[in-house]
Amino acid sequence: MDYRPSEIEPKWRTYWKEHKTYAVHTEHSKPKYYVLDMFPYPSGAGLHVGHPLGYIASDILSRYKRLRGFNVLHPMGFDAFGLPAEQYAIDNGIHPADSTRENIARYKQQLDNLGLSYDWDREVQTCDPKYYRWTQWIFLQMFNHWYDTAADKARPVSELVEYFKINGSAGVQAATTFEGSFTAAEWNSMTVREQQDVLMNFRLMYRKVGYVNWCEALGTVLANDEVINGVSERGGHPVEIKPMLQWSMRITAYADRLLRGLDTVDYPDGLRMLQSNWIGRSEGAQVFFDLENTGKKLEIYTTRPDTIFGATFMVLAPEHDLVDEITTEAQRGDIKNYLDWVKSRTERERQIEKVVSGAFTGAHAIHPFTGAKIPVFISEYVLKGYGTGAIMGVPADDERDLRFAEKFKLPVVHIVDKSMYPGAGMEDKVGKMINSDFLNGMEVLEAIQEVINRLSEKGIGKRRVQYKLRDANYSRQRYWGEPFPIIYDSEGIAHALPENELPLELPHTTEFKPGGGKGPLAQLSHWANLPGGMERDTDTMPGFAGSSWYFLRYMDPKNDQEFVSAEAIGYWQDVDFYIGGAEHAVGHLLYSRMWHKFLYDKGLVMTEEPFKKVVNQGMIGGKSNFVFRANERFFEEYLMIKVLQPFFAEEGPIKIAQTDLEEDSTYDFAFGANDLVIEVTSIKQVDKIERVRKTAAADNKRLLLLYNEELSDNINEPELVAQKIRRALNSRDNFIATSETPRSEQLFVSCSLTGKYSPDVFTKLHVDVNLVDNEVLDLEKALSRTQFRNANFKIDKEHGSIYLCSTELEKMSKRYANVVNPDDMVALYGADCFRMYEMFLGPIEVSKPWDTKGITGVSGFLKKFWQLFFNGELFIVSDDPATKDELRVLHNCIKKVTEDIERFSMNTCVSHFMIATNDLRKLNCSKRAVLEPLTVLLAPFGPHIAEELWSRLGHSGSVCDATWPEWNEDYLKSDTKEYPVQINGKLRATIELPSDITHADAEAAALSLEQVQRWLEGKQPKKVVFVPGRMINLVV
RNA sequence: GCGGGAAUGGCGGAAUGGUAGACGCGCUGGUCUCAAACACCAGUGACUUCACGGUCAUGCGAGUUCGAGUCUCGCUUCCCGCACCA
Repeated sequence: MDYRPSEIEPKWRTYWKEHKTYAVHTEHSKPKYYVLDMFPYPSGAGLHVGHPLGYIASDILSRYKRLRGFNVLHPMGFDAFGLPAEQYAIDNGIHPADSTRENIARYKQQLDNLGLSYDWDREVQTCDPKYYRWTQWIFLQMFNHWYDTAADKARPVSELVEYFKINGSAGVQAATTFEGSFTAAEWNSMTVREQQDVLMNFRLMYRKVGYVNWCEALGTVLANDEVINGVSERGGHPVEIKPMLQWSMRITAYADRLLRGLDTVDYPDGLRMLQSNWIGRSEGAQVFFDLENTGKKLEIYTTRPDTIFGATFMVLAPEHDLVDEITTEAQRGDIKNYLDWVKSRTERERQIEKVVSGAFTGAHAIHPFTGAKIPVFISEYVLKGYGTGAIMGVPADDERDLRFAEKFKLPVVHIVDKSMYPGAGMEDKVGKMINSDFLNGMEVLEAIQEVINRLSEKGIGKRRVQYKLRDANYSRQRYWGEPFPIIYDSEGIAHALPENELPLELPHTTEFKPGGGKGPLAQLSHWANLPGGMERDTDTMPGFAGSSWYFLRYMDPKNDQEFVSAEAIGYWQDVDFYIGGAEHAVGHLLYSRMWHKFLYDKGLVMTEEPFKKVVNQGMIGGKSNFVFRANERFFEEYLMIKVLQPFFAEEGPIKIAQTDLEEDSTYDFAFGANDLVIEVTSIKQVDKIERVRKTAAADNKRLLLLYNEELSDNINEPELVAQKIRRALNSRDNFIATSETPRSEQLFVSCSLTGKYSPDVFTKLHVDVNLVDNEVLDLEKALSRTQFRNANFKIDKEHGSIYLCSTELEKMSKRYANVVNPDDMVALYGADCFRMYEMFLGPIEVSKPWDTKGITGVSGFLKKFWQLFFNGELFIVSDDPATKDELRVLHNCIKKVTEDIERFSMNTCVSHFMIATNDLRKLNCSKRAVLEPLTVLLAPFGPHIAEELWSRLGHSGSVCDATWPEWNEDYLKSDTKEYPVQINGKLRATIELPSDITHADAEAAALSLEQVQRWLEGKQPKKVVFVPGRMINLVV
């Protein structure tokens, strides 16, 4: 029988569902393997062929691991809270819960269509209260913990309180935003409110006034990674910096562990680098400068303390706390003007036009070693958020400082002699110190150590490690997210809801617009205001909250006592293989690593890192197709080129008017030896037609009107127009125009013909790629689309009367009409074929374009593979023993496929299947001994066809429970080998030799070859390189 | 500007330092067919030669090696991150 995927595939999908083939349970007798796809956000657009790339690859790996005896966890779920659904609700009035539910249903149906082996009983959705109950719970755990930098782990806040009672703040080593100190007595005499304010600065989830990315258009605060080039990632709206009281996640406490952990995991180099840069560790020194006449100290951070003798000015960030205090009366005007200017600049302007700007505060700092007075400036090139928000300006050793010094005419003191290091840049840490007192003569690296020692001795500075990483903003003024399980009392103190009140469910509303800097929840006063003057937090958690721990929930998704049971986490441990797009490199992957480390500190998970191995899949680009719409001007050119040429000879030269839009007195064409003139125009240009008609009458000319629309209707028969012109020439009529109403509204010209016309007579438009096959537009299908209503097509007759489109590679997107839906591919070729073709396109990690036409190759392969089992309707698999050749084909395939899956090279696996199938066809092999192992081998790639053939081979269970075949090297050897014979490394001959030939015999055999002798020209080779099983090289 | 990655036929892509271009698409020719589609067979890097064959070919230029797409150095182009991080 024929291979009919549309019949066998639904059958097996039903079988899997009914038999719960993919249900996973804790089985201690088997080793575990956890394969995870990055959490999809179920967008309204559904899946296109780019999305399943990773899902298919991970599915193949899962099925393979299962066949190799692993207990494989391969779950799927949805990151279901988020902005798009809420934006959709604002725009269309559909509640996010409803649109999300629909989108998820569509996603699941599309995923199932691909035969993916998910255990749907483990599905999680972040917007499900049963799930976000535990997101809230983890939030509260973080709220109730602080980070002890001495122990290098999170500890309960209650322990910190005990410590404060006895010791005050002395000796506490913590990741904290608290500044200052207190004694035990001071602590004990503080009010509750004061104590809570202190503690808030230690919590891992804490509230602070932060400078946040405020987006007016979206009405919300955005995380750093949601802001691209100063505008919002979604929508591209402008973003400004604004102070706001927000929840913050103290990820900086884990900066060092997040950095060090990267050495223990198997991530792509690019990803590792990205995270490492994002964390941005730098070593340097914190230095205090006295401020003249104020008794105040200015704290700066520098990675180059060695250059301190080159410091000729100081610069504060415009938002620095000291700015107001230290500005002198004389400079107050300047500073105010500058601050106003800075405020007026959007984040985007700041990033794009980097102008050197600043203002003098009038204050001076005192150099700690020389006692010199150093002027203090403010400038936007110093950022409030990094280091201490203040720097020492060393123009001799820093480009930005130099530009600033030049602008403000500040002195430059050279402190590093780089003459020994030609080619070294200004900021390279090499050279000998000069003009630097006790540092003179030292190498830079040595000087850095020395100056830090001196600063420490004087008590005005110390070594400090600084991170670029910022604490993550954790509040969103939005509706569609997890509500905070926090209530505030009348004093504004934050209290955690008791655990038994979780989940705090998101209240229902129909009003989703944010307002006044507050989210929609703030408007639900019945919900937000509690008896006794207590108020709820009305913000919601950010998108990364739910996705930072979902992979743990899959281990134990139904547990209503714990976020995950100790038993489940003990067995499943962590994710062995994680695949997804590189866009999550610094957001999701960093946040979930941090949450995992926190849970690890609590003893709730077993490993410090959540993901052992991460693979980034490449993007699949779209191939856009274009059609060429003819503009008005096209028809004149067309008439000239295709119709009027023959009339030249007969009727004398044809005068062609210039552009006739303005000139009433000229026509498009006029004949030299005939009083006929021709005007080409759209039938819609009634005024113009009337005008030309009058002009012709006045000129005593006979007028032939040709409408663009009528030319368009007959575009593929120019002779008809020629006949019309001929009749007009011979007639006596003064005015000739068609009386019929042309149907055409627009004309499209085949790409292959556009070269004959001026490029500007066409408009290039996207056309749905689903109407195009191999660049040829399906005219019948196209005419049924509104884009081509009443359209005519000028077809290419030379290439078979077809309409050709041009192509370009673009992102796959609805906007470019180049989206290919996997459902359509499955309907046409089957899921197995689609899966294998996705893999066949190329390496998973590489971005590549989708091209549907190549899929026939895979389709052909599956048909051929099927035909190994069938002759017509007859199942022809025999139990005859396999021949040596057949076994070699089989075992070679087992070896290659096994090795290639292990190194995640799925594209070459598909090639190996094709090679094996082609070889077996040539050998006419239909033997069970060969086909049965091959079926198992194929099962991870084409699960439906494998199930069908497996059952035809007489097995009752699923092929998923078969055993992966092992290869035997003995079968791979052949008796002879065709050796290449090289002379000086160039191939000159080949020779068939026994595989186990000795060097001497091989050399003799090679030398005996006629071609070799000809190349040697009688000389003896100087040296003979012989690589057994590889090649022979004669060096002359 | 900084950091990372990539570059191989018309296209997607193969190649533990060892016969470059596997496999597939496309294209050309053939068989089948009234015809087309499907299917099957053969060919397909460029140049050159009647042919045998030869020459040149993995972005460019050097180097290491008996031998380089692969290793080293320099350059070009493209893609992706980051971007006043002190």
